[in-house]
Amino acid sequence: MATQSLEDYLEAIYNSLNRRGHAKTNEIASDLGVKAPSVTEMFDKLRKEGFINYKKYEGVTLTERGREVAKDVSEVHENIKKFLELLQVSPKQADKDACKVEHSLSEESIDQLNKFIDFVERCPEEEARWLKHFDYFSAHGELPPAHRDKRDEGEE
Amino acid sequence: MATQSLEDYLEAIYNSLNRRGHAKTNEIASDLGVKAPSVTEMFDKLRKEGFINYKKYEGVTLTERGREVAKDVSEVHENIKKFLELLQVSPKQADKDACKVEHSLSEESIDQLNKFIDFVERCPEEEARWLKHFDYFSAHGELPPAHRDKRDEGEE
DNA sequence: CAAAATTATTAGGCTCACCTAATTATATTA
DNA sequence: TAATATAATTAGGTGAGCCTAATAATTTTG
Repeated sequence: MATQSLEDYLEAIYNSLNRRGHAKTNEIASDLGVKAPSVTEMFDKLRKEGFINYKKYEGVTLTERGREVAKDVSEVHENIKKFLELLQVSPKQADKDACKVEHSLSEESIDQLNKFIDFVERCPEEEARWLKHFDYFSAHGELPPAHRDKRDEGEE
Repeated sequence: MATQSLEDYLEAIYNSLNRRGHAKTNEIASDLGVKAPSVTEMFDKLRKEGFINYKKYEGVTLTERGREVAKDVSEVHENIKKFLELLQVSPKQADKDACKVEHSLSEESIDQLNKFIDFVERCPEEEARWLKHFDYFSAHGELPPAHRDKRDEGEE
């Protein structure tokens, strides 16, 4: 398995390829907040492990294997971000936190989180009501009046 | 701020003190899955930074500062664990994942997660219904029949 | 196309958290 | 209390991922 750091590089390469059409040393360095020599070193590791196509002084592309890992990590990232945003975390902070958390979750937790996001997205009305209650709670520190009444038709 | 690893040690010490009444080198080593010399080294660091009281060949205790950090980390851990368990992740795995995730969240996300858990725990009936829908969805891969009908009194 | 500018790589070092093996201190028991 | 067992520490080393400074390749421009 790719280490946490290698996963970060794969994800950055994946995003760079999508956004810019290429992934060069300096771009990745800047995206990840590290210096160019670190990137060169990691490119070499990623190549050795079969995740990227890398020839010195040329840009990199993902192998099939690399793309799979990157896509997985990226999906996990997106779902963690969505979840944090449901919790009213700002998009910017949610994105940052997702970067770190994405490497820490087990398959089991990832699966359940995926299901959870899927669930939320597939039952908009019901979910929106419940989440609105949470938003109210988050903002006011107490349950919304309608909720406290156990009635749920007049809270809008 | 304490590094991720130092936080792990503080948390382990905190738990050991609570569970066993003391925190010795070998106990912490075994709890954290590392060898004794690593613990000695970290104890020294934690002492230098004012988190623990440590004299060679004696057990350790937490300073006020250390206890605060440990308690915070521990609370975050508990809330992440609770959240994962809401998502039907097994308690064991939820605990493991919480260990890793607990160091990755920003203050903002921690605050919101705390609110979320508080919210869930404070509105049992309403929440239970929604979570039951998720449990059904998680188990069957589709929304429960009552939910699909947009009626919510006959789904039990 | 040569000089300059840019981009990438190599060389050599650093820190962190870990390890094993050897040593020293403490605790137990004959 | 001396011998032994246990527990903790020191000494010395490793690998991962980062750094700066120096060098080499590529690209751009006069």
